[in-house]
Amino acid sequence: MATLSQTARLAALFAALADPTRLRLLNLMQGREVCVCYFVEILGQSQPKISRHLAYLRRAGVVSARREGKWMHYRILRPEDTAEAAVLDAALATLAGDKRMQADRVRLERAGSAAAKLVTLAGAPKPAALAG
Amino acid sequence: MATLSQTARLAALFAALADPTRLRLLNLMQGREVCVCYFVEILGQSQPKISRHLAYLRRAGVVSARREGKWMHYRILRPEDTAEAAVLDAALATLAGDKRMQADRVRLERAGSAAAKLVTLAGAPKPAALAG
DNA sequence: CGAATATATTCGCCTAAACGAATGTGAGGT
DNA sequence: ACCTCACATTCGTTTAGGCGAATATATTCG
Repeated sequence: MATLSQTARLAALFAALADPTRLRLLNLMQGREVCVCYFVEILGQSQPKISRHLAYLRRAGVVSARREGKWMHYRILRPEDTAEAAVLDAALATLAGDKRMQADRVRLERAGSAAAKLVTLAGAPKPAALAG
Repeated sequence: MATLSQTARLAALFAALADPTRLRLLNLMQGREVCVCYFVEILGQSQPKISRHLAYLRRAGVVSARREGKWMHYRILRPEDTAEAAVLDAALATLAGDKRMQADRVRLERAGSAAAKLVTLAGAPKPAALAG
């Protein structure tokens, strides 16, 4: 795509944040990498729907994906632009204070530790914290 | 409208910010009340287009309008919700750092002080700073 | 009242994007 | 090679929103 003006890029970032499902996805990725299977489980929404919203975030440059065997892991990609990063940080901080978002993260924690116990049995990937 | 969840309200706020024209309008309203005629002059876009975007911002609760004679003055309406206010503040701060946005504000200043000199002649309203 | 000004709204068209349902793809296991 | 699992993409439909052009409304002035 042609290089966008700063204003247009900022607007595109806001557009990426302008959907409840995408906000929930981003919230779950705060400080960690998350497997698609957990998004589907925690949000309780159809896999294609989750996948399409992840694709949107990827096109917008807000997240990156990494394949690990059968699983795809998504993480937040901090914008290089300082101003855009500040906006994203503010958005994430706001999510962190929301009740429903906190509940989502708790459920991810629980699913993750359950997976940690079962990982040797079933091979389910657990959400991994990101190194600095 | 039915009461929206916090998440939905946040998404709606982001949607209001997800357009370059609306970002330019909000930027011009930082710390002041602005007459529609200046928006049209500074942005150099059609009056109906400006008016529609202002209506969108009004519906989203981001700005309020005040009539003064023939003129309408718009100002930013800080959300009551602390988290939403934080997001809006971050967005406005980011705009303040953008070159094009700074240029827009300079042009508003100039148009405003020109109006101040002509106000007794032509009655043009000048952008007014907001009291605390 | 009628004209002019400032702003808002409507109309018709077009594109982006959301959804469920269906289908495609890539990696592992047997 | 085939099957299955984990995701991704496509299809068809619906809705929101952007635009220019035209029109409506409100206010002031003469």
